[in-house]
Formats: sequence, C-alpha cells, structure tokens
Amino acid sequence: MRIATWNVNSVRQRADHLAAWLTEASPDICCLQELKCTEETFPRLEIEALGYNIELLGQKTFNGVAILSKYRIDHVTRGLPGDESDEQARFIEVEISTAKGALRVASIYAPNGNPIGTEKFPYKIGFLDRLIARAKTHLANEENFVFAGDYNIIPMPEDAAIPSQWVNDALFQPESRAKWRELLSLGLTDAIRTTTGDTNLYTFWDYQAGAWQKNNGIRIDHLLLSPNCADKLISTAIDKHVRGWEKPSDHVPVRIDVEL
DNA sequence: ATGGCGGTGGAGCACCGA
Repeated sequence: MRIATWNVNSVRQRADHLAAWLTEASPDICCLQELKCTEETFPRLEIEALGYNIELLGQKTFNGVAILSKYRIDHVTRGLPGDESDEQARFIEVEISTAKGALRVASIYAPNGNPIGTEKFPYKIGFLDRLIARAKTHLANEENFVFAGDYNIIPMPEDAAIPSQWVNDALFQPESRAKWRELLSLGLTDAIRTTTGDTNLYTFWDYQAGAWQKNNGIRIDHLLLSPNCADKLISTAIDKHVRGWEKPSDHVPVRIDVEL
C-alpha cells in the first residue's frame, strides 16, 4: 500500500498538478493540507474520476485537510479532539480495512506558530500536545496508524539547508522540536529518517529569494508510523521534481510503501 | 531580509503562510 502526504497550497489552484501527480504516483491513500476551500468548492469530480473516495474538513480561505482513498472509508474523525474552541480545519482521520486489518490514517496541518511571542505560538504547541494525546490513545489500543502531514517542525539542523536562517522561527524552536521528540519517544517512526542516511532531504522551498533554485529547503512534511506499521515499511520517497512544475505548491509530496 | 512570493477575498490591499 502506498500512502502519501502533500500540502498543495490551495487545492483549486493545484487541481491539475494534483491529478497529474495522482496519476503518476498512484497512491492508495493521499493526505492533503491547505485546501483553502470548503466542501462546496473542492474539485471533487476530477479526483473521484481517478478512483478515489474523498473525505475532507474544509474552511473558507485558510487551512483545510482531506484524505483521498482508493479503499472504502469506514469511519471519519473531523477535527483534533481536546479543544472545543478550535475552529481551524487542521485534522481529519479515517479508518479503512485492509487485508491485514484496520488502518487509521490522519491528515495533519499543524499550525505554523509565527510570530513567536504572539498567541499563535502557544496555539501551535497546544495543537501538538493534542496530537500527542491522540497518538497515545491509538497506541494504547494497539491501532495500526499513520500520522501524515505538514507538521511545521524542522526536527533537526540537518533538516534545513541553512539552519541558522530558522533559529528565530517557530518551526525550529526548541519547544516545537521537543514536541516532535515527544512523538518519537512514544514509539512513532519518522518514515523518511528511518530509511535513509541522506541529509539534504527537503519537502518545502519558499517562493521567495530563489529558495528552490538554490535548494534552500526544509523538511517539515512527515509521515509518523505506529510501531506495527513501521515494521511493515518497505520504502519512502520525496517527489521533489513536482516543485519544478509550472506554478507549483511550495511543498512537494512525500510517500511511503508499506506491506499492508 | 525589516519578507523579496503566492493565495484568498473581492475589487484595495490586508492577512496568512514558513
């Protein structure tokens, strides 16, 4: 089974890219972030025509997450539990049935958190705490799960081309990175890091200042695997070439193959 | 780099992202 995540930065602007990439990579499950649209304006027909079932949590203008699945979707959780006042569309989780049992997949768009010193940063940390709580629940239930998405965390200095550029940024704050380590300490596996020793692996390049041309990127889109899923991991890939397409998203797809 | 680009809403330019 192939599972992917991609922050598309407006699914309507990126509908053609999405269709082209789904056709070439053919993921069984694809998590999308930053839809920047509601259910009503989501390009549902084009994606359904490629053989996908779709569940999404939309929002006008900002955020928005979706999961596309070639498998039937048995159950959906919209919104990350733990804060009734959170109205931002940043989390959706589905349950599907595979030949080897049930699998949960979440599409996550963690808050950016900038600028530090505003309410945005504690919102980011609070969101990550709620994500940790959900992972704990799933682990206690011995669920197979994949938490995929834009975490807005640069885990380590080697995950940035120029780490010094990020020291005052929410993505690279010690508190943000500590939440990442907390997720790993629960027993989750960073799919990319566990399958390669390469360090110049990035998933985001800013639109500004020629970041793409200089390969000045950061790795912030991640797939975290439960222990039972990590045991079945076969391979991983970052589809970097998509960043070179005409009018691209600033993020590229990341994908894994698991024996499920 | 104090935000250089790109998307949204809505018809200016403010707000957001990372």
